[in-house]
Amino acid sequence: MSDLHQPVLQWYDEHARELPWRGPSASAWSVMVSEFMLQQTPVARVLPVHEQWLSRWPSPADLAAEPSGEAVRAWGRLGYPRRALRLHAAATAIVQRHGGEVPEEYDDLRALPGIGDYTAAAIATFAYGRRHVVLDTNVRRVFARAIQGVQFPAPAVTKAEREVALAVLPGEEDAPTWSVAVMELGALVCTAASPRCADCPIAGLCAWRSAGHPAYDGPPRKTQAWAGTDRQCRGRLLAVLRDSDGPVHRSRLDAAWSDEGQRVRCLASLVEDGLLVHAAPDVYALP
DNA sequence: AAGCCGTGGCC
DNA sequence: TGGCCAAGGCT
Repeated sequence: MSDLHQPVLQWYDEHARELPWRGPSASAWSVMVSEFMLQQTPVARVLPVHEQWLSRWPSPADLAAEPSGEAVRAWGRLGYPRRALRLHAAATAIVQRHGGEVPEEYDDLRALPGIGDYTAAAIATFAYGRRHVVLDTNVRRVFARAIQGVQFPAPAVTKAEREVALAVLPGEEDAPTWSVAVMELGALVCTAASPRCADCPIAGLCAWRSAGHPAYDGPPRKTQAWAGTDRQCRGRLLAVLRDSDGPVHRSRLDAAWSDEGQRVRCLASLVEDGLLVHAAPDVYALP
């Protein structure tokens, strides 16, 4: 197992991208903001927004001091805007419970809104050098192939995956670099659709490659519908608010989505989620 | 625990 | 062209 360490670490040393939330100068808050934004959103789209956020809100207290609607607006088109709400709520909790400092303990991080197993491990590891199993989609795919010998991991994280990841996790000294290196390998080389095995530092050790790249034979992987869904409708409605300076009249929202029943339902769900407020009769605004 | 939650680029 | 995919979390 530890045969993997040296080649992966060396490959990372030579090929790692320089990203603003990596390196010794990045604050824990910068790491935390990046992890929220990177949940299901590619690096290239996160970069400019992350820079704006850190410039405008250099600490959790700076963000917590503003209305949550400012976070939603500044989230722009990153998608899944509830993440902006949760990040704002997490910043508020950090001010209230942790003196304004991003907590260092996994359990404290895990208790914050919007932080699940992956993000708690990532912040503890990358911001504080702690030793935790970091299992994101990239790491899961690399281990599925290199160690388990299958093309794709199971739909949900399994106990066996956690055990494998823990078994190959190096000591605290190398744990953070190891995790970010495996993630980077998955992002740049061991990609989902067309892996570049010729450029892979562990191709010679890869169980999937040794087995002749057998095709995935697990349960069908779910693909998300989009056109005409509530998600598309919610996105359209929220975009109207984001692109306006202040509150908007309902007529503007009516123009954004023709199906009235769906529009009314989605408007209600946005208010329920806290992404919109009903400011006055027929007037909506960001919170 | 299976389904829901945005958005845009890519092959 | 359009399904697939991207540093998940919540219920």
